Amino acid sequence: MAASNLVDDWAARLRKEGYRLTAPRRAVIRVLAETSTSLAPDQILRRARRYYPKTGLVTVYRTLDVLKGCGYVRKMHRLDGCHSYAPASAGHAHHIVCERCRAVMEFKGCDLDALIKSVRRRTGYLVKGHWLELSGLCPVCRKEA
Amino acid sequence: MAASNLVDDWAARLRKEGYRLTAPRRAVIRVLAETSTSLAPDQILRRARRYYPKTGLVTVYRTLDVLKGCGYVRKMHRLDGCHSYAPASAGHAHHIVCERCRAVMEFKGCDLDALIKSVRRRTGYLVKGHWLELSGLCPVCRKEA
DNA sequence: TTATTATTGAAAACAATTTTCAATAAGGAA
DNA sequence: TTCCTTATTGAAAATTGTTTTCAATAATAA
Ligand SMILES: [Mn+2]
Ligand SMILES: [Mn+2]
Ligand SMILES: [Zn+2]
Ligand SMILES: [Zn+2]
Repeated sequence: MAASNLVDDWAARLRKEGYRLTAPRRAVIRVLAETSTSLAPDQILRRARRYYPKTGLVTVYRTLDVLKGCGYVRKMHRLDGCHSYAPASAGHAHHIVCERCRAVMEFKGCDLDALIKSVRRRTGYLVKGHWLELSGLCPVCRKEA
Repeated sequence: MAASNLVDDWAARLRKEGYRLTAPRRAVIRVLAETSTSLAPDQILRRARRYYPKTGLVTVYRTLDVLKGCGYVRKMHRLDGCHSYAPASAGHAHHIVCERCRAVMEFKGCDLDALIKSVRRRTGYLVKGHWLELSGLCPVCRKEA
C-alpha cells in the first residue's frame, strides 16, 4: 500500500477504535507510513515536526503506544540498546534490518517449528513465544559494499 | 561446569587477558556463575554485595562490559524494556527464558538456514546476523501451571 | 454552537546508564 | 617484603530514555 493511503487507512481505523484524529497523531502516522527504515522516538519527533511543528515528544511516545496496541508498528531492539519502531502489517511477522543504511523490511512465514521442537526436546521448556530479528545488507547496500 | 569452577575459570581467563582480579569483580562473576536466571544490573548488585558489600553499581556495569567482551555473558532484551545478563558458554548460542520464573537455559544449534534462504530470496537482503530469543515455560513451571 | 472529555505539551519526575575524578589497591619489579 | 606504576574503584554528577502530572486545548457528538 502507498504511504499516503496508509495514512488514511490507519487514521480511519484509529477513528473506528474510538481515538480522536489530531494533528500530532496525523504527523506521527505520516512519518511512520513514509519511512523505509525503523525510527527511534526522537527521530520520529524531528520528522513529525515538519508536518506539525508543535508536536511534543510525549505525544510521540503516546501515539507509538496506540499504534503498537493496534498492531500497526512493531517495536524493535537495536544493538546499541535503543529502541526503534517500524511499520508492521497485520499478523505475525518479523523484520530484517540493513546494518549499513538501517532500511527495514518485513517478512512473514517464519518456520521455526523444527527448531522449536528440537529446543523443547533438549531443554524441557515448553516454547510459547519467540523474538526474532535478522540483520544484513539490503539490496542497495549490497551492491555498494 | 560447576559454578565454583566457573568462577575460577573466568577469573583465570580475565587475568590472562590482562585484567586485574579485584574483589568486586570476583563478586559479580560469582553471582553470574551461580544464577540460573538472567539478571538485571541492579539485581546483580544486590547479590554481589553479599560477597563484597562495598561493590558499587558502576563497577557492576563495567564488569558486565568486560564479561560481555570476553563472551562469558550474553545481554538479553526483556519484554518490559529492561536488559538482563545471563552466563553464556563459548560459541554461538541463544537463550530460552521462562515467562513465569525467569529461569534461562542456553541452547545451541539454531538451524535457521532454510528460513534465512527463504528470507533472502523474498527480500533481496543478504542475511548476516540474527537475534533470537525464545520464551515459554521451564520444566518446573510447566508442572505447576 | 455548545458541552463533554480525550488529548496535548511543558515541566517535573523517574529510571537506566555513563562520565568524572580523586582515592585505592593489584600485581610486577626491586 | 617493599615500592611503583597504573588499572580499578565508588560517590557524585551528568546524560539519556521514558513516564507522570496537570492545566490548557481542541475533536467530536449532541
Ligand atoms: Mn515468528
Ligand atoms: Mn531492548
Ligand atoms: Zn542498506
Ligand atoms: Zn519457570
